[in-house]
Amino acid sequence: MKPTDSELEILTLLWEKGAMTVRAVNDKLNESRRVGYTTSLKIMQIMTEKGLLTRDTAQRSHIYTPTLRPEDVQANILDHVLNTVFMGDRSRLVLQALGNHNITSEELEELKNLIQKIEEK
Amino acid sequence: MKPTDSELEILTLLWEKGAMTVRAVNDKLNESRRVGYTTSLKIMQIMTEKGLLTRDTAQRSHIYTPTLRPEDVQANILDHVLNTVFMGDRSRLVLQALGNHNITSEELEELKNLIQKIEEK
DNA sequence: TTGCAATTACGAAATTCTTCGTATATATTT
DNA sequence: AAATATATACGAAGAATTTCGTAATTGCAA
Repeated sequence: MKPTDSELEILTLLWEKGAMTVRAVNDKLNESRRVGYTTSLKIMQIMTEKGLLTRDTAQRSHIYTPTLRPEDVQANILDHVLNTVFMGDRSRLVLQALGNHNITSEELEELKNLIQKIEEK
Repeated sequence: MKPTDSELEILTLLWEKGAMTVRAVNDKLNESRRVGYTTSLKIMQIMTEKGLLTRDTAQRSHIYTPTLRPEDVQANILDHVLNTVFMGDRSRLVLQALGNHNITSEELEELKNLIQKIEEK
């Protein structure tokens, strides 16, 4: 369960826009870069084999849906990065993520609330 | 500049223990899993070609050193994850990283200090 | 100095990912 | 119904990664 970058690109589309046909996905992809239709098709077929997508074949144009929620995939990948890249040092990862970047005040509030909750325990 | 998982494993060793020979790296790797000597050698040679390592060939046993600092590689990879996995939503990444995990009080303090600093700007 | 042990160099096989061409099947249109 | 358009299926090629085996080289030791 570790999607490749291409797979992630497609997953993101489906998470954002909801279930789609290969045609729709391919059109979306082609807004940013040139990809052949059969390329998108193939990747989505492989993703289906891997269990990352399920498809409804009732119509001629199959409709693909992600099987996993974004949170779960994100948590998994972040954990992998934590261990392989940050040597398990979670706070360093967080610091790195926050460091010298623009965070909105709403995000800061959210963060402070989370910290509050953790401290209460 | 996007090390593979194997490459990252070796980079981590070198960052932690300092410059090493292939023999030393291979021994370390074999503490957790079985890897052939020439496998480690090959990967380190490729890393050298890619510029991830430099080597001192003065002695018969070459000594390899990482060319990049961990912070830089970490920042790079985290940025990539941010964009491909979290759709650029940095605070969601941070929340995910903090969520239901054990953080020490020192780490929380560090975090609050960082938030303080960000707010001051 | 001849030979053994350790190291590097080279290259090839297995796997995965990405890409697409071609063939086949299924609708739609005229 | 035939022609046209659109979809899926299949397979193959090229690149990157991981894994080693074997050959060549170098240094130490007997």
